[in-house]
Amino acid sequence: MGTRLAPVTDAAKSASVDAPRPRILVLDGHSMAFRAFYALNYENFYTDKGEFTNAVYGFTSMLLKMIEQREPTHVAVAFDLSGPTFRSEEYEEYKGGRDATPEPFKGQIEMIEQLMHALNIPTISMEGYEADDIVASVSSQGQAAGFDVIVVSGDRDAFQLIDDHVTVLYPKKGVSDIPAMDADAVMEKYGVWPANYPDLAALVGEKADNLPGVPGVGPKTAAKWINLYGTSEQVLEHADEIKGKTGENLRAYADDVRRNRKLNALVRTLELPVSFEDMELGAPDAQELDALFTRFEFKTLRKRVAEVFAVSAEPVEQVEVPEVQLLADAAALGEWFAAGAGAVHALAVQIEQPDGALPGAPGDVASIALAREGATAWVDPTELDAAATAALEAYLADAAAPKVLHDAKAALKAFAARGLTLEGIVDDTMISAYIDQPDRRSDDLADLVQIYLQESLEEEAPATTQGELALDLDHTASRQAAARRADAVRRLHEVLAPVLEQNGQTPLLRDLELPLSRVLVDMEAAGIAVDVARLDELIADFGSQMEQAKEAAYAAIGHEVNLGSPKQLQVVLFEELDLPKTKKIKTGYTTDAASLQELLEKTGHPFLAALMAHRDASKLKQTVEGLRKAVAEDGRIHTTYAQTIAATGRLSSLNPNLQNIPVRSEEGRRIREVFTVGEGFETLLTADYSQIEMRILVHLAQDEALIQAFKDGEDLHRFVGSHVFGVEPEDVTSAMRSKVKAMSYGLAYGLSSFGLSKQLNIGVDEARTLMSDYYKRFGAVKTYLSGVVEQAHKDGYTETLLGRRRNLPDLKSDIRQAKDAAERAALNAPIQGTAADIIKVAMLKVQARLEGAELASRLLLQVHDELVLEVAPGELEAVTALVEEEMGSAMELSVPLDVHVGVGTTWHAAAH
DNA sequence: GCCGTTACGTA
DNA sequence: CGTACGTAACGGCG
Repeated sequence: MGTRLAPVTDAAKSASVDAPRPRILVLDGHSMAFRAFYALNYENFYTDKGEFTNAVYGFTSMLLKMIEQREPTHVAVAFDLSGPTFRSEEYEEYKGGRDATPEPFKGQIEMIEQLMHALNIPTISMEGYEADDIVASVSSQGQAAGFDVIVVSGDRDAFQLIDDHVTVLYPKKGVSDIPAMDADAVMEKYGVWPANYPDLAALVGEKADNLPGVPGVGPKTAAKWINLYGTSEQVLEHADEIKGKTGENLRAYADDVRRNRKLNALVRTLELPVSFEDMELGAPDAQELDALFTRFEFKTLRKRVAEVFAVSAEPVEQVEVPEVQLLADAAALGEWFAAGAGAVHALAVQIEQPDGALPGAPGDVASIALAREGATAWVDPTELDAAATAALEAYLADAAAPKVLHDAKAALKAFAARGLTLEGIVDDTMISAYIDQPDRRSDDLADLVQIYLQESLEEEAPATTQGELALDLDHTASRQAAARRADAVRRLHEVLAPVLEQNGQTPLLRDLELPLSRVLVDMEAAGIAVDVARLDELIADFGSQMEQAKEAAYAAIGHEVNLGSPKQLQVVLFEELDLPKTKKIKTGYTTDAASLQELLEKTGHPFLAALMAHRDASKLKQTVEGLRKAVAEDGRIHTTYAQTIAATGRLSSLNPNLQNIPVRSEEGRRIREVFTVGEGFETLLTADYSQIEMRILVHLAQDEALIQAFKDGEDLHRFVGSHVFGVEPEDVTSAMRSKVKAMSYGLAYGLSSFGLSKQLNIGVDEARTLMSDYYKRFGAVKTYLSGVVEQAHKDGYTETLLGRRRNLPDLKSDIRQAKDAAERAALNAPIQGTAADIIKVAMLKVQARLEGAELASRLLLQVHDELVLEVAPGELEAVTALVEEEMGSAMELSVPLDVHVGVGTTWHAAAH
C-alpha cells in the first residue's frame, strides 16, 4: 500500500463535522488569470479605451462562483512577481522555454489586483517565491490554525497540499469546469496519495516547468514504483532492483529526479505579510468597485458582485419570526383577528399560475401569510369551511382593517378572479420603494429587504430534487417562509412609510399610486378584444411581403444571406458591395434604418430597398405574431401594466406591450384595426392629450407668450415659427413649421444642436442659429431648463408637480458621457413625470365618474398620453363628456389641457 | 439557456 | 451627440 500520511479516523471525521471550521479560499491568481485568458477570446472583451479584459472577466466570474458555491469566510489571492525565484536560482532553466506573455494579457493582473482591493480581498506576492508557495503557506498555516482550506490553482503541484482539511480545485478546461480534488480523487486519477504526488511528478517530469523526468517513465510506472517503495528518494534507493531500459534510465536520471523533487516541493513556512483576520470577507468598497466596473465596462458582473457580496459580506442573522399560527377554522381566525384588532397586518399572498396560463393571467390564491407586530399566521383559503371562509372574507373586505402588501396589484387580481374583495390597503411596499427609488430596477422583496433592512430574506423552502425525500411534508418550512415574507413586508413598511412622509410623498402613494393599482387591475382584467381572423390575415400578409422582399434582396446580390443578422449584413454591405461606411458601432458599422436610408439615397442599390422592405415587414409580422400568441380564451388581449418600472413615473406595458403598437406607417396602422370593440359594447373611444409635454414645459417655464398661445388655442408650431423667424403666422412655411416643431419637441430631451441638425438634415450652424433664435424669443424656457439642471445638481434629484422624485447620482460623475446623460435625464424627468402624474390622476377621476354614474363603460388601455375606453350601448354621450371633463381638469395648469376624443369600432377608427 | 448587442415599435 | 420603455433575433458564451 502507499503512504497515506494522515489517515482519516472515524473520530477525526465526526469531530470535524461537529465543529464547523471557518473556511479559507486561497487562489493562485496568476495561473487562474492565465486560464481565464485562454478560455475567453480577448477579442470579445475590450473596453472603449482598448483595454483587454478577458482575463479579468474570467477570473472574477470564476471567483464569484467559488464564493457562491464554497461559501468561504476568508479569501486571499496569491500572485507571482516577475523577478527570479529560489527555483530559478537553483536551476536556471526552470520554467524556461515559455513563450513571451501575450500582449493582450499584459496589465490584466494589475486590473485584477485593483479589483481585489476594491473587494477587500488581500492579494499577496513575495519576492523570490511563486504564488504556489504563498498558497501552500496560507494552506498549511491556515489548516493548523483551525481553518478548512480550499486551494484554487492551475498547477498540479498544489495536489501535495491536500489533506482532510485541504481541498484543491483544479480546472479541467477553461474556468467553467473546476472539479474539487480530494485525496481519493488524486489516488483515483494518479494512483498515489496527495503527499506522494510530487514524487510522482519528479519521476515523470513537468513539461510546463521545463523539468524533464525519467525517459520512458509515465504516471503509471511512477505510481507503481511509489506504491512499492515509498517516496521518489526511496524509489531511487531501490533503483538497482528495477530491470530493463526504464531501470537504466532511472539510474541515469537520478539527479534530475532529485532536482525535480526539490523544486516541486512547495514552501509552506513563508512568513505571510497578511493575517488571517485580513482575509475575512467584508463589505467591498462600493465607490472603488463602481469606478472599476465602469472602467472595465462590466455590467453583468457588477450585478453578480452585488448579489454575492450582499450575502456573504454581511451575514446578517435571520431575524426571528414569531411562531406561525395555523388558521384552519373559524375559531382560530376569529381569535387571531380579535387579538390583532386595529393593528396593521402585512399580507403575503402566494399566487399559483396554472400550467399553460398566459403570462398576464390572474393566477389563483394558494395561501395567505399574515404578520402583525409580535405574531404571524398562515391560512389556506381553499381548505376552509363555510364559516371560516366567511370570517376570512369579512376580514379581507374590511376597509377599516389596515393591510400592507408587496405587489398589491397581483394579489388584487388573484382575489378578484375568485370574486373576493380586498380593502384597507394602506401601503404597497413595492410601490413605496419605487417612489423612494424609481431607478432601482428590481422589485424583488428580497432585494428590498436587503437594501432597506440590511437583512437577507431566506429563499422559499428548499426545493427537493429528484431522488431526494421531501423534507417538508407537513409544509412547516414553507409556511414559515411565507410568514417570514409577510413579516419582512411589515417591517419594510415601517421603514419606508417615514421616508415617504419625510419627503412629502405620502399623498403620492396614498392618493395616486395605491388607488391606481385598483384601476389597473380592472383594465388588465378587461383586456381588449381582437379580431383574430384579421390578425391571422395580417400574419400571412406581412409574411408574403417578407418573402417578396427576401427574393428581391437575394436577387440583388446573387446569393442568400440571413437578412436578420446585422453581422452578415455588414459583410454584404461593406465588403461585398463596398458601400460607403456608416456610423461605427461595437461590432463594426451600423445597418440601422436611418443609415440604410442614407445609403440608398447615395447609391440607389436595389439590395438596400429590398432589405428595408424586409425589415419593415418582418417587424410588423413579429408584432402581430406576438399579439396572436397573447389572445386569451375570451378572445381578448390582457396586457400587464408595470407600475414600478419606469424611472420617470410612467407606466409600462408588458406581455404583450400594447404601448408600442405601430401607428406611424400606413401598413402599421392596419394592426390597430384588429383591436376592436368587444361584444356587448357599442364602440371604442380614444382620448388623448394634445402636446401635453409641451404644455407642461410652458407651464413650468411660465413663458407668458407661449401660455397665451395655448390659451388662444393657436397652432403652436405656427405661432412659435412666426416668432422665431420673424414673419406673420400665415407666412410660416411648412419647412419653418417642421423646424420649430422638431426644436420644441427636442427641448424636453436636452437635444443638442448636433442632434437637431441631424434630424432636420440641416447644417450644425443653421441648427445652432435656430436654437439661439428660439431661446432669444422664448427666454423663460431656457431659464427654466437651465434652472432644472442647476436645481438637480444642488438637490441630487428632480421633482414633478406631484412630488415624484428622481435621483440622479450621475450628475456628479467624472465621466463626461454619464454626466451629460444625467443632465438630459434631469431636463426630461419633471416633464415626462408630470405628464405621467396628470394622466394617472385622470384615470382615477374617469374611473370614479364611471363607477359613480354606474356606467358599464370601462377603461381598457393607457398609452402614456392616451386612454382607450370601451363604451357600453347608450353611454357614448355621457362617457365622452366625462372623459373630456376629467382629463381636462386632472390638474390645474397655466395652460389648458386639451383633450382630443375619437370614436370608432376599432382602435384605428377611434383615433380620428 | 443566459446575456449582450442590435434594431425598432410607441409616447 | 434626444428622454422613457419592451420585444425579438442573432450570436457568443456555457
